[in-house]
Amino acid sequence: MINPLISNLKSHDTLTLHEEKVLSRLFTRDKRVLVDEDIVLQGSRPPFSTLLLEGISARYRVMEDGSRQITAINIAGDFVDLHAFMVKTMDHGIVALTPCHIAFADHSDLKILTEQEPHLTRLFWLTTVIDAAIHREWIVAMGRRTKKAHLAHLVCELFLRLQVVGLTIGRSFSLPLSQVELADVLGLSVVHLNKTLQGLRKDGVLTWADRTVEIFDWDRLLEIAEFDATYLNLAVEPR
Amino acid sequence: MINPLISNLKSHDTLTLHEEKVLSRLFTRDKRVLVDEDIVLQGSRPPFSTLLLEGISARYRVMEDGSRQITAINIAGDFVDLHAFMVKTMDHGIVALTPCHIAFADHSDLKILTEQEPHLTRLFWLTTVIDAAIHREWIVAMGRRTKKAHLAHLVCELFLRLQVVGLTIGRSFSLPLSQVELADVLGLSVVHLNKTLQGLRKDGVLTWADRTVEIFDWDRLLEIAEFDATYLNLAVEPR
DNA sequence: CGCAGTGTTGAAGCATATCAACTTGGGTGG
DNA sequence: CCACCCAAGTTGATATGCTTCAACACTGCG
Repeated sequence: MINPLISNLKSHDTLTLHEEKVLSRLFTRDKRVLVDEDIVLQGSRPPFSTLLLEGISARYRVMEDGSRQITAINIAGDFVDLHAFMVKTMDHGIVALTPCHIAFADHSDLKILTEQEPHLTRLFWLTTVIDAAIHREWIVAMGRRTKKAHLAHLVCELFLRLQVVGLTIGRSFSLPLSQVELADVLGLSVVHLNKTLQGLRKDGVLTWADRTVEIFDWDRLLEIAEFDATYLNLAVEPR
Repeated sequence: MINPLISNLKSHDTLTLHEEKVLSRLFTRDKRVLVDEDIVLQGSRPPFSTLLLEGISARYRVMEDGSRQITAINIAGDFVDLHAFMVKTMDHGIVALTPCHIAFADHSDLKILTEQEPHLTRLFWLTTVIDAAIHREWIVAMGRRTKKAHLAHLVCELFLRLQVVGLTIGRSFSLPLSQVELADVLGLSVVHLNKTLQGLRKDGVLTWADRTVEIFDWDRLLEIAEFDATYLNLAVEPR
């Protein structure tokens, strides 16, 4: 069941069989949620954390004027609110952007894990630290990249992250988000997002139709995005 | 020497005397750095992590066109590159924005700590998770707040964080950054940052002169910023 | 004294938001 | 089964926000 988590962790370090067993025992319940359903409510204090087994979810914040900003995109294998184990109360909500299959790990069990499995603890810690690195990359993109470069950067990032969990086919991957949702990721209006997308299409580097992104010119995409993958920490090394 | 770190951690949870002792033994060397000197170089793989004892530093990224984006501001008590313990290679540089006094903890000692001190490990983990929460708040500010609200939000955040380590006096605090640096935080041009600042001054909510911010109308500032402090996790509770 | 860094101002141009209208496709109820 | 409707994507026009460029004032410092 928790294979995507294991793929995710194995992209950073090796796991012992014992550790894989501990992981599989950690998730006691699972659940399916519908599109647009909240996985975690802003302000709540859940006594468990949520692993995304299948689907795409987003961490988001709604402003007083009703506008929304998405601060993270989660894919299969992401421990979407592991940080709630430390932080207790959720400062953001998490919503299912597609139908999702999720599993839960109780914070009490996670606490025991931190006392008995230091290596797994460090790997869990690592995943939250990589989340932070992705946040920083988004800050850079929002502050100092053109909108076209920002969008290109997002596509690069999603491609590599999806590749780790085996969700890419050649140079394409499924991205079943609406343009409204993408605009909420980039902090743009829908109208402008649409025109930015058309810019990339006209350049011939990618298409995005039928909820599927196809990359025609990966090198050019990297160049437009000024993309450097080190922040994703895809090297396997002892942690 | 490491008092600001202890103040910082104690704003989230209680520490035992033993833990305080472990902490003070963790930092074996210290150093002073000059303004504009790099504390950590982008791309480096330091075998230690750095605690900021005094001064202000910033995590930053320089783009190909020479523009710069600051992704985090560190103050006394911040473990500025603790995440490098997990992540190994630095995806950003860290620069001293004022003269800084720093101390070092070897990653080998941190590894031992994760095997022997699960509670301290969770607290260290917590500080990196709060860093991520701050990053998310910045993403929201960049994407969906007006520039005036963004600046106001930053002032609120810095005030509360500085208060924890005793660096505020009444409703004012020292902020010895240039407008160029502030612009690199907000992802703005200097010219527009200047005008945004004047907007807040004209509203009578704050002044910023002689490298010191003075807040006249805290409630109004909160309102302009749409500020909610939960992401800073300033409540003391068991972690 | 002159020079460099910092803050400030105004003008012109580009980027992005907002508003409004139209298209398309799939799903649904009459 | 068809007509309709609604969500999603697209387009153009206008308004606003932000950048860039250029100039100038002020300060501390060699």
